[in-house]
Amino acid sequence: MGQIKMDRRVQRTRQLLGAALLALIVEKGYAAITVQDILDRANLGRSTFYAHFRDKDDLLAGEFEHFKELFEQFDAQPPAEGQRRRSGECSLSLAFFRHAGEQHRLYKAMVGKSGGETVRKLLYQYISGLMKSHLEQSIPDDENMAVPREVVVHYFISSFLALLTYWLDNDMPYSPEKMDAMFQQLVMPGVKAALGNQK
Amino acid sequence: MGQIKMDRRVQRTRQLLGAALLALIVEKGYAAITVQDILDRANLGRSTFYAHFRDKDDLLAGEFEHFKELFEQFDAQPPAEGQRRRSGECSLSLAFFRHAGEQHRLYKAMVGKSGGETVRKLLYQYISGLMKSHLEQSIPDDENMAVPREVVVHYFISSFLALLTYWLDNDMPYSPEKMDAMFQQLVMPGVKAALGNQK
Amino acid sequence: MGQIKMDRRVQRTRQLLGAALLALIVEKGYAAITVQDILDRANLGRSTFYAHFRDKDDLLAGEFEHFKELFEQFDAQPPAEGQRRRSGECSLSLAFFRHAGEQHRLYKAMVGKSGGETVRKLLYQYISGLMKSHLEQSIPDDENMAVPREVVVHYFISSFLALLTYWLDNDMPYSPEKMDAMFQQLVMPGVKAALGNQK
Amino acid sequence: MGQIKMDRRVQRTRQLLGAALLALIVEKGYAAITVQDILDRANLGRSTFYAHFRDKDDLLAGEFEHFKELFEQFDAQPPAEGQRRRSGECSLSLAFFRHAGEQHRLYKAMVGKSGGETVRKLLYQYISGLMKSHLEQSIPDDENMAVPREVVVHYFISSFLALLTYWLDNDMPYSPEKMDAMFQQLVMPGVKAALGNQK
DNA sequence: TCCTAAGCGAGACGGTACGTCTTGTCTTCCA
DNA sequence: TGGAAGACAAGACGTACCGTCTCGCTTAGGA
Repeated sequence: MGQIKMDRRVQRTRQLLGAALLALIVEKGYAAITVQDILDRANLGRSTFYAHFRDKDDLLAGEFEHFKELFEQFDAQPPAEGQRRRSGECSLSLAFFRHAGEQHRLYKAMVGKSGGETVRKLLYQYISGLMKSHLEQSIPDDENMAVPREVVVHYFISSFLALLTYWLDNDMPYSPEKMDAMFQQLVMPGVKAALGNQK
Repeated sequence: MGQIKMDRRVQRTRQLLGAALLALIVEKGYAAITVQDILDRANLGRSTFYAHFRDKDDLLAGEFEHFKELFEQFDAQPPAEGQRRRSGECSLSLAFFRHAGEQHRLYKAMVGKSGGETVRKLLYQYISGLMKSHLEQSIPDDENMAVPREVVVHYFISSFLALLTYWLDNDMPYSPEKMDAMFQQLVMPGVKAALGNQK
Repeated sequence: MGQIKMDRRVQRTRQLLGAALLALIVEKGYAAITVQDILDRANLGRSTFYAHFRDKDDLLAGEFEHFKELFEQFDAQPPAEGQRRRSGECSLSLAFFRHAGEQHRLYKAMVGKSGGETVRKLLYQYISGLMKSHLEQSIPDDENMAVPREVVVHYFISSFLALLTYWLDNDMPYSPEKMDAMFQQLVMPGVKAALGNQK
Repeated sequence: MGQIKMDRRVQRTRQLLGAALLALIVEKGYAAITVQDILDRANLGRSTFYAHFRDKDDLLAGEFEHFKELFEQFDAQPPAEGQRRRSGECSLSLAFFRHAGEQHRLYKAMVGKSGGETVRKLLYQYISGLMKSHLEQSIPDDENMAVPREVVVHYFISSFLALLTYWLDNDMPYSPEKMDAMFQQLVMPGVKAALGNQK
């Protein structure tokens, strides 16, 4: 419930548009896509598009919601045998690497080079949101910290995205676990040092 | 010498175009700028623009060359009293933070939010180039390293840019030295750990 | 029927463009007209023009079709009392002079000085076409004729256009009937002589 | 005398430009030629062109003067054996056909299809001028004439140009004498009739 | 013979028009 | 009568020419 009841056609139209967008991102990258490209692919008329979405970015944001759902489903799954979930932010990054590995076509299209800034911003915000509650507990916003919490968070997410992007753009040469291990190894010492070293 | 002789007017025109671009980036962000905007600002004719640059991005790249020169001049200066240059990559990041502090209008325009992806890519490549020779000596490309050198380099540069961008987008709330210190504190422990821990 | 169904707006747009073109031809001559001029006059957007016509000449050709229809309607009308239609090519030239007299604004715009070569070529072809079937019957293509049929036809049409153009460019100082009489008087003796005098 | 003394280079430059224009007219038709084409062909700089001529049409007009001189020389020559010059306008048209036959490359380029309206207008005016004195004597401008003198003259010249153009555009399938004979046969009866038949 | 005014090559420049492209709105048609 | 189709306005794009101009170099012809 809570969902407004919606014409089946509307569902279908939105789905067609979304699918067309994703297919085209894979083919030629987000920036190069025009609304007309999407329309041609989805076999729809111009006004139809604007009846549902403000512009290309709005459609993308819609797809991103979709992507979030996928991720949440994935994150909720009990990890496969021998891949016991650890707790803490570690698991968040690992979950992302694993999800990216499973849905690599989607991720490459959206997070890789072809995805462009827009997606990266959305993803940044999403991860930011996911981390927020967790961090607010585990990192006290001590004004006397060597590195302000805000900076640490920005650094942490940016570093994660840097590694994720690198991995996808290079056709995932390592396992998700290996990537996560490298990420932890590179980032955590500094984060711990920063949080530990009071001014 | 080695420079092709060039009409004084050409110099003037290019300089006018560059100045107009930078001013406009500051005002409304790179993406929103029109070639005509630049022309109006620089008081030049349409064809003149295309006689010198292929498009807006080409002009930007030209300005970036200019920016490199500025940085190189800056980097060559003997550091002010009490700011003794340390050696190694440390000094590179500090030099950048300091230069960004001095030329913050330029940096905000080009590296900050308004600059867009294009500049960030150019800057990435530039730093990449600067680090290359240095790193090839100091980091052995040992296949048995816990984290491949390529990954470390990508991580290092991305982290630096993340902090630089954060600093500029938030109106430089700390001194360049403080920023560099935070950067070192966050990044170096991980890098050292990664290079040290053989597989 | 037989016509492709078409948005009323399309009709309107094409009509506006055509009207604007004709008005401008009258005002400043075909050559001096800019696509933008037409747009301003018709109050339409640039892309709209190119959605309908390849370029200025295409629009002109379109108007010419229109003109043909007008002429055909006119030619089909029973001649007014006391203006009995004679048969043969005589009537064709007279019909043109009369039509030009009635639609002199249109003719002046298209056939007169301001119309330029393009229209003259189209008109030549049109008349050529109209005469073809008629001539193929009445003039045997005798290889032994003093003047080859092809030459006679070219001469006939060119002379007619010369008189028509003269008449229009000088603000029609004579009646259509007088013009046609002069045309007949000048051209027919030679044509008859040429066709009669075998080599 | 009367001529301002002129640097030999000036002569050379003008001659180069004229030659380039004619060559290009033959190659691609007058309309398609750009000033730059002429410059490239003549190996001259842009400013040089505009130092001598206002525009392309001005250069053409210059060449046309040249052409007039050629024609006058030709016309003054005693006709070859067995081609006795007759008197009156007959000889004028024959002289043109012969000259066109001798200089057919030049004529095809300038008078034929590729020449365009500009040349045709110049030629019309030139012939008009040549005929003027002759006609003012031989045709009395009798207001009671069946066809006004002005109309006859326009008709006469237009017809001549029509045949000349036809001949050139069809690669001169007949001898100049044959063309002139056809022209006389077609035009003269009508002209005589028109001048004879009083209203 | 030298000097100087000019012709000239090179090409930058401001302008203007072109035909293409994309966007977001708005109107018409049809089911 | 509400959604699909697509015509439309707006306006930027990059290209092509035009005619003006500025700059030095070269060179012819009068001193």
